[in-house]
Amino acid sequence: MPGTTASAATHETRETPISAPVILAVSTVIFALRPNETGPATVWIPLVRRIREPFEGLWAIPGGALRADEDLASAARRTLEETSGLTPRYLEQLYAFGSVDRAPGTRVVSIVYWALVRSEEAAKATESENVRWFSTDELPTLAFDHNEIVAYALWRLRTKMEYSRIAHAFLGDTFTLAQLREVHEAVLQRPLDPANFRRMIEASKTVVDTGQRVTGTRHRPPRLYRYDSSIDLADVGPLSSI
Amino acid sequence: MPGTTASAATHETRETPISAPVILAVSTVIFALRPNETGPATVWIPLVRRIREPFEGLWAIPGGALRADEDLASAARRTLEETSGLTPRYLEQLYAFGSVDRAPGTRVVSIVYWALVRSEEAAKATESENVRWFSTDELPTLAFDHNEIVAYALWRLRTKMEYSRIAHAFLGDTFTLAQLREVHEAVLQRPLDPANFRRMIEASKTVVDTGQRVTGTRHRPPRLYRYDSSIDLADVGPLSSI
DNA sequence: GCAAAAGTGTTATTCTTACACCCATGA
DNA sequence: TCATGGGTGTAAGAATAACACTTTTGC
Repeated sequence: MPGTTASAATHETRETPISAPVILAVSTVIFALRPNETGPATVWIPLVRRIREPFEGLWAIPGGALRADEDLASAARRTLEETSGLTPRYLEQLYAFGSVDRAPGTRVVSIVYWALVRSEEAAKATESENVRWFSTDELPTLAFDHNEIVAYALWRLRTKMEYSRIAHAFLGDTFTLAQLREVHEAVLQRPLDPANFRRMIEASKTVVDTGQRVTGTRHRPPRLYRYDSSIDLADVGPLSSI
Repeated sequence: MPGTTASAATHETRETPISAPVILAVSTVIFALRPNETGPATVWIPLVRRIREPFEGLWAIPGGALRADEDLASAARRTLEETSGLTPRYLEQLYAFGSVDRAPGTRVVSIVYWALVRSEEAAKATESENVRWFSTDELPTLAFDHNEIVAYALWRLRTKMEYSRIAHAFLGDTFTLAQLREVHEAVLQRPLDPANFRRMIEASKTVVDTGQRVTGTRHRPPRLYRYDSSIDLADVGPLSSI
């Protein structure tokens, strides 16, 4: 950073700046829910197969080099769109990974984002020989340090799901409370009390009743809710304005 | 990131990779407490004066270019030591700032860390014409987007202070509960009930009674505690192992 | 009517908060 | 003995969690 140069110059013998062969990349862990044939829905992520060394043939999270004229989040959105054709409903920076030895031969610093996409959109997303969806609890060995990155992203998703209201990013414009609860249950991997969940959501004031109901079920028709967009999805402090 | 290149090549016409003129820097917001002449202690940070354009003459948070052979946290520690002579008791990555227009003329992505240093150590830290400590509630206009960065770092410090046990990083090896409470009060900027604070800390099991007491006060001698290093400072999930 | 999920009510438990009050020391 | 902060006790209120029970639909 700029402040750096000045301070270093002030306090130490200035070394010839190594025109650092550091490559800056932006990658994204993309989460979607997939309804499971047996049992509840689970969390899935799309991965891309490496077609060159290092780690040729292994799967990796999608990403790409940062272009000079785009913001970090823009780069995340772009590479996300390029690989999977998806548009995220939620996107947040996860962490910058920069261990010296994380990429054999080269020095790569990856600024990683995590994203949530709608289940319905994920279902029709691009999938090919080199792009495939994986269940997060059945991941193969990934390229680089991507297993650790996914593990951390999953931890953040679960942690944030408990104190924030991001679950509806997996859903369509309107949804029932049961659907919203299924999202929480899939991410947290434990059943939630429907009664208490209802009160918890109502207390948060993040959803509004559309007045509509879902008919055709063989039980009492549930209300349809819409997310109240006047309230921020997640609390990121003063960062939201930057 | 590596995974990127493969995926991009798979799905779109490969453009000549722009050998991006993106500069990668690492900076750190360094927090210390300063006892105030009147009233309680407050949060201070060291800043360095810019000695060249852009923003020449303005104050900025310390940092420096990332070297090819050092980790991100190592770079933060190094630049921190170079500018202030300080060794942090706590260091955590804050955020990667990468807006296209944040540095006039060039494209700089800053990976920012935040650090806590002991008050006693901060007192004897290097200070000069171009390095000075500022109270966080009386900051001037800083270079680049550093005002926003400091605001975000402060938000993180306060948020983390409420659910994590990082306060003792401001203190020496042993401390009284009153000192620990003063740290919380200074950061959170509100008084805390001594009785409830005591129980909260005892319940957290993060400190152990040394058996010693402080004498010489004109009241009941308080116990001295030590931080229980067998417990992690802060919860960073699976990241601690990376 | 029956099954199934929607939705409401109620209670026990834990956590939080406020504050009264005693304790141990120096002056 | 008094002032001062160290340290303990207690009770009200809020938040959490468990679960009984009523409602509304399709079959």
